Amino acid sequence: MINQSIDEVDLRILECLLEDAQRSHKEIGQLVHLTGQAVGARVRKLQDAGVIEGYTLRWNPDKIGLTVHAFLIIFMKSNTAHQSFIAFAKSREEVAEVHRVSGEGCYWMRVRLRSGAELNAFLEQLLQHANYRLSLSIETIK
Amino acid sequence: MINQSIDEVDLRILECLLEDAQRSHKEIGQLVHLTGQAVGARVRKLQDAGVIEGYTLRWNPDKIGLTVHAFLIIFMKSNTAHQSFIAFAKSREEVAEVHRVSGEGCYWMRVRLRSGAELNAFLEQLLQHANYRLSLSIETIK
DNA sequence: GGAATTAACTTTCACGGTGAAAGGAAACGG
DNA sequence: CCGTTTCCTTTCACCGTGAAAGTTAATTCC
Repeated sequence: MINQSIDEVDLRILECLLEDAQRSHKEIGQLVHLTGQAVGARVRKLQDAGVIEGYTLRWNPDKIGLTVHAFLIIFMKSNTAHQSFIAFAKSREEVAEVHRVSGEGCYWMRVRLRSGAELNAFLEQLLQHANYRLSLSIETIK
Repeated sequence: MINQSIDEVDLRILECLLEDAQRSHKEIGQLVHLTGQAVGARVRKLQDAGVIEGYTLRWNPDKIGLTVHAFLIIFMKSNTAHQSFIAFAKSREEVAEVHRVSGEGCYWMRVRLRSGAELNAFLEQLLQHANYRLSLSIETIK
């Protein structure tokens, strides 16, 4: 069992860090009634267990000019195209996220771009590997 | 112009922190040829500008039992249902992300759940507000 | 029952990252 | 040529952090 060693205190620490990963262990400790050092030990345990994979930023791509935010459902043109599509997706930094999915299409993908022109150019290249259905994000609700 | 005050050094710092937000300013400074304090000042500037919104974790929901990862395309049943759907989506902690989109459907949404049974229960409640098309993530490619 | 063991916590301590403050260099404008 | 602004470095004091050692409680074994 994977969860055997993860209790509710660990979960509260996790939630706390998800909200703000810069909170000090001491501050978190006050919420869960532990010393900062004990919190530190639990955080290390969560890292070792692979629950916490790393630390990163919540940020706003819009503010550096990445104003286009698109979701793509990908359909393969042939059974042999998977590898080339995956290689393409991994190599392009516009591609923020890719998942193999069941249901609608074969893959689901998120991209961020600077403009409609860039989107157009990107889609043209994507077409060499796969067909797609495009949704543009108009507003982030949550 | 928003970008006027953001230069390539800022972008390198941003990339650096996106990879690992725990890197010290001193360490980043060595990469961009600045002192740790100068890096700190730029990071603060990025925060004030709203580029950096906060600090959070990269983590693995799988490891705490959230094994079901689904994407949903949402279709409204009527023009008046939007508010109730948005309220529903915001209130449910299973819902990790929601966007208003153009193209296929009205909204796009990501949920994480513990099991097929939970997914079933969730979808039943969702149906009170909207129709949907479901894709399950089988594997994270990127 | 009592001794040994283990797990998880607290206390203490030294190191180093951080932000504030002050000083310096380069660019700009009258 | 001088004042101003901007961005940097240096210095310094504070505090968060992890390591180590000590404490407590629960478990196990004879």
